[in-house]
Amino acid sequence: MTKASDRAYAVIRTMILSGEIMPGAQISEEALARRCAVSRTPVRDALRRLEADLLIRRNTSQRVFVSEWSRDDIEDAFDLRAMLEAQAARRAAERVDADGLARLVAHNAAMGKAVNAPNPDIAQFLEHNRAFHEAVLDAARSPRLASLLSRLVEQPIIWRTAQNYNREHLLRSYREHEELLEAFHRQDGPWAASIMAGHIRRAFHVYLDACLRQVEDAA
Amino acid sequence: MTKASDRAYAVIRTMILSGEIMPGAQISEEALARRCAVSRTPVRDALRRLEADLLIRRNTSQRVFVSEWSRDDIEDAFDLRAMLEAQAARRAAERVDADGLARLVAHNAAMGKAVNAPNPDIAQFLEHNRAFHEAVLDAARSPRLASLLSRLVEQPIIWRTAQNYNREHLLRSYREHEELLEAFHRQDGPWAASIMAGHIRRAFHVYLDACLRQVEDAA
DNA sequence: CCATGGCCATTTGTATACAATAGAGTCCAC
DNA sequence: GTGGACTCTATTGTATACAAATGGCCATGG
Repeated sequence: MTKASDRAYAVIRTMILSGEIMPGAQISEEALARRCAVSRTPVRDALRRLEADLLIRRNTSQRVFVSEWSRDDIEDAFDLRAMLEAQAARRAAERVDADGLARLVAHNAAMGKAVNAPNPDIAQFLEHNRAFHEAVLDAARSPRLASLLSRLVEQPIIWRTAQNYNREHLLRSYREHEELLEAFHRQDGPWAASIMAGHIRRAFHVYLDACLRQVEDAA
Repeated sequence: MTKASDRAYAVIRTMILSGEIMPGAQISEEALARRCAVSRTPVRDALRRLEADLLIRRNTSQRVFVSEWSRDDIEDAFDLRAMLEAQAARRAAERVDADGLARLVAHNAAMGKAVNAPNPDIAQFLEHNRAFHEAVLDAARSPRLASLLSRLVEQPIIWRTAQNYNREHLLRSYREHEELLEAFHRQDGPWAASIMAGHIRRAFHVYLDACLRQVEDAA
């Protein structure tokens, strides 16, 4: 996957998520092509994908702008994500096999290790957290669910605020995953769904707080 | 919207939904371009969109195939659709204004008229049914929900079987919509969600029956 | 008979040129 | 000064040529 259009996708996506291009700003295919050192053709390809991800929007005449996220947008996205991830957890609990369970346990153990170390390794924690949720989605065995969720998980700013999580938040995430694992072990779909819904819901509030703090910092 | 890439999108989509190209069949950009009388460039554009709609899939080397729908796939899609449309109904009940309500009432009245006529007008019924669900989605005011649902509503074969609905089914749909309107009128989100979930669920079984009948016909 | 390796046909990926269109600014008439 | 038409520029849309990669086929050797 070292193709030009994949590179373009990755570059543009990072520029948007990191805030390098401001929400609401117009971006031209030409400019992006120069920035990625490829022609417009792969850029157009990448833009179609980013449009499906809802990271960009097009006005009536197809000009491209970086999506803006209002407080309502964010709440809406978390609502949907909570619902879909809960459904993923329910399905996973009913379908997970020994192998899948083992991978989930491993990822969560790594998360625990990362956060309990004398110097917590946040990057490591986040990576295993991502992998854990991905493994849940795998165990759910629903390509459609996976496709829908991929449109909701990445939001701008989350990147910039992820580092703000304190040790207490990380520990709680870890423990909620532990509980999820127990629900999986007992193949209790409804229980798993409840835990996951709460887990995402809590993440929503942490996220909101982080946004607030960021606004304060800016002032 | 008379652009080549939009025409290509519409043509290819229709070919897939109508079954003109079989599920699992490989389709080449070149062949589609000839079929649509445009160059490969707009075809590639259209394929990206169809990929987001899950109507096509790509193998590891990016070759394009028409998606296949197993019984599990169909059930999965309806599960998700029931969940998301229920959420749309809940939000709509809590947010709908007089204008939106009026449009919903109008569409459902048209549905009632179409099915109660001496010669039921199925096409008319289906069109207003589509418009009704779209109006619910509008009233929900969640662009994300709309974006996710658009990926689930169209499945192959549904087109071909839609004509198989009998008058009883149509009447029940009409009455369920009536009940939904009452929930909207009372701004009762949970009630609206329940009705909608059941509504989609019932449609699922009608759909399955139609598929079965089709298999019998073929034999 | 099967495995393997290389060649050829098919298919997708990228660059570029040019066409079409929307937006912005300007100038003129009123 | 304001409205409107016009032009000019920025931006997207399409076609085409060529490059790269994949997959199938056949020959060759074990």
